[in-house]
Amino acid sequence: MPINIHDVAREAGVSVSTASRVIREAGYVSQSTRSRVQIAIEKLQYRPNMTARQLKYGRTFSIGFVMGDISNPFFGLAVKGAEQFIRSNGGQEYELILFNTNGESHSEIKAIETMVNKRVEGIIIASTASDECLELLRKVQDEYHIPIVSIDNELGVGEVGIVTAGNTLGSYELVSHLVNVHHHSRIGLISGPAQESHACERLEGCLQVFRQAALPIEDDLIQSGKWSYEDGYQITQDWIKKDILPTAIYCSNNLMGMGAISALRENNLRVPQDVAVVSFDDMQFGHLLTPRLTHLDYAWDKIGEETAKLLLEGINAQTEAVNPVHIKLPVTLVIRDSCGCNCM
Amino acid sequence: MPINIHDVAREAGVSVSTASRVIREAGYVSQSTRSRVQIAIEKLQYRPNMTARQLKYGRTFSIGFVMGDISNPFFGLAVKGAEQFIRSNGGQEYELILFNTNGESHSEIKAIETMVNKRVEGIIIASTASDECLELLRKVQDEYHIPIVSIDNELGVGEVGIVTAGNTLGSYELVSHLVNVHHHSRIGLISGPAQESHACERLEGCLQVFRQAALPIEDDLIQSGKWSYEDGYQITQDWIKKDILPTAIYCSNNLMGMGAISALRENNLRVPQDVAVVSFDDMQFGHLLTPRLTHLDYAWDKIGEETAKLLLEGINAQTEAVNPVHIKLPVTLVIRDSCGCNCM
DNA sequence: CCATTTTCTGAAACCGCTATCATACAACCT
DNA sequence: AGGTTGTATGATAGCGGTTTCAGAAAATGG
Repeated sequence: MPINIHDVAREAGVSVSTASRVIREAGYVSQSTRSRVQIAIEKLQYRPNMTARQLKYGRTFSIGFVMGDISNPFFGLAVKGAEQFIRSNGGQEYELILFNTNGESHSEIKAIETMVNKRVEGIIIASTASDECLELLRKVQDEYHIPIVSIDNELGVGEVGIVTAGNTLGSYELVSHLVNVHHHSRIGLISGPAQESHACERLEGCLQVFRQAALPIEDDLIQSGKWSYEDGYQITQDWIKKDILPTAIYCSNNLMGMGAISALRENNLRVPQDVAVVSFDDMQFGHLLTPRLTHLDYAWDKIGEETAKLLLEGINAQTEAVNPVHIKLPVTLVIRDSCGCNCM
Repeated sequence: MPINIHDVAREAGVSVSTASRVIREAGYVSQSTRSRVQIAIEKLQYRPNMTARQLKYGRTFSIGFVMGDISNPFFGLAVKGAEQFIRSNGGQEYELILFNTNGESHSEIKAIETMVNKRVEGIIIASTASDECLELLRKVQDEYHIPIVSIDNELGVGEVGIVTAGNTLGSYELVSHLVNVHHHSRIGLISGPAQESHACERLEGCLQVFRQAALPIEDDLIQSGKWSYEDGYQITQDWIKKDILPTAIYCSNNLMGMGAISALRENNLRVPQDVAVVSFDDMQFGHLLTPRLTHLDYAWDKIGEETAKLLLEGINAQTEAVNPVHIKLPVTLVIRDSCGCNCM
């Protein structure tokens, strides 16, 4: 029903080719006809139909962004960073199509399929890294050559880029602080899912400290959660019930850290006096929490920005990249209260 | 470059029409040819090109979602609620295209124009409500008949629906609590932008309490911020500098509440002993903050869900809706510490 | 002044898919 | 046998743009 280029051409008394030329500001067109067409456009309130243009160009100018949970403000920051970069850097016309997986593999698969059908030009993904998803992503790469940038995860599916925080080093510093400054020797680790590479990297950083300090590694004190508040809560409760609660807890992300603290509180245990807690990342406005978390600071918006940057490079590159570019963003240790510093 | 329906047809030795029939699962096609085509599809890893389909159908199956700040977890929840609803209710194929305005009118205009060009089928928007934007939105309605659902704002541009929290009633209850339970008589109001209708509604609720209690209204104590942490901080600092700090502060959203509290703390003022603070909404994990905010509870994911619901109805409706459906979600007063309850 | 180049314009093919129409053959009824 | 259905298939015209090609008009040059 909307106005199309034929209507404009008719109104201006020219051919569609000419109308197209003034719309695209390309090719030869005389000043007088140009303004006639412009007047027609204004009069009819014509807007070019991007769908048609896309079909002709064979491009969609859209980018898919798949993440676990958009209501996690850090993902939000990443989206914002990516959006900002895309809009300000050449890719004026690129759009972001959003997908929430809630950490479920089948949602991710659906998202990926939809993106392929919609012919997005690139994918930014924080994958659940399930076998099915990886297989599908590899196919997307091989058959459709859609560049993929992974957040926080080394997928090994031919992705053009990976953006992570300094996972191993970061958790190393966090746990070092617990061991060397506060002299803890029984530290519980609440890690992320074992199939996600950044979860492993973080865990590895913790274990390096254990090995260097020659601390015993108790399997019961190394648990994996799915990054959620509930899992952090549950794992801590279990330790309490089994009466194997450590003197300090490392949590691989903020939500699990919150869960752990809540569980401790419910059992009238004080943080950090009774049990110290450190977490890989902080909450928004974490400085207003009690206790304030000792954590690592890293810039999620920067992560989003870098993913977008790598992706646009991947889209524009003619040659197939052989090795993915791996960008590690620096993290800095922020010492607050929950580790035992500043206490009393 | 990707495989298209012609390739499939050729591979299967049938016409494109027949191939199309089996792809769409419509019309007559014999069992034997059907399976031949299916095998071809599988072999070639064919995926229908949605862009082409969209052009033919004259539909895009996409919905634009415009908001101030995706890194605000409440907006994130709204997006999630909307997404969930869209995916689970018939609109299997609908996609969400995201736009961040950062509260800037010119970004919003760009977003709206892009959405029109992309021919989104509907728009969910938390508008800055600037004159320019409203005019443009009205045009979108009138010329392109794209249904619009507004979040938290009565735009008056022919939107098919509006979803708000119980703004007036909510702030009425909050301020009532300050006046009737804690007997404050000098209350500072940090409101939102005057052109946004829900900011006005919230302010109106506060003023109703003032009038009923016959409290004096000091103009200096009624300020507007742009919903940001910084504005809440700055307004409070100004009151302190001018030495007109009230004994209680009402903030129209969470971020401004956080800003106010930070400003008070920097000046060594205790909340709630020296100054009470209440805020329209809470932070994520607000129960772990100190002090815990007395606030109103309302379900952002529900808001997202309702907007999506109204929008899908608007998209499917043949007739032009005359009056927008206005859904007011209930809010409940959550009494915590920052008002002065539970203190000592 | 005619040949050449440059500027301007329109007809038509095409992007990948759907939908209408026409055709063909089989099956069913009197 | 002849007429209606019902089933199965293909050719083709769009959807709304862009782009190639070709031809006309204007500008340039020797």
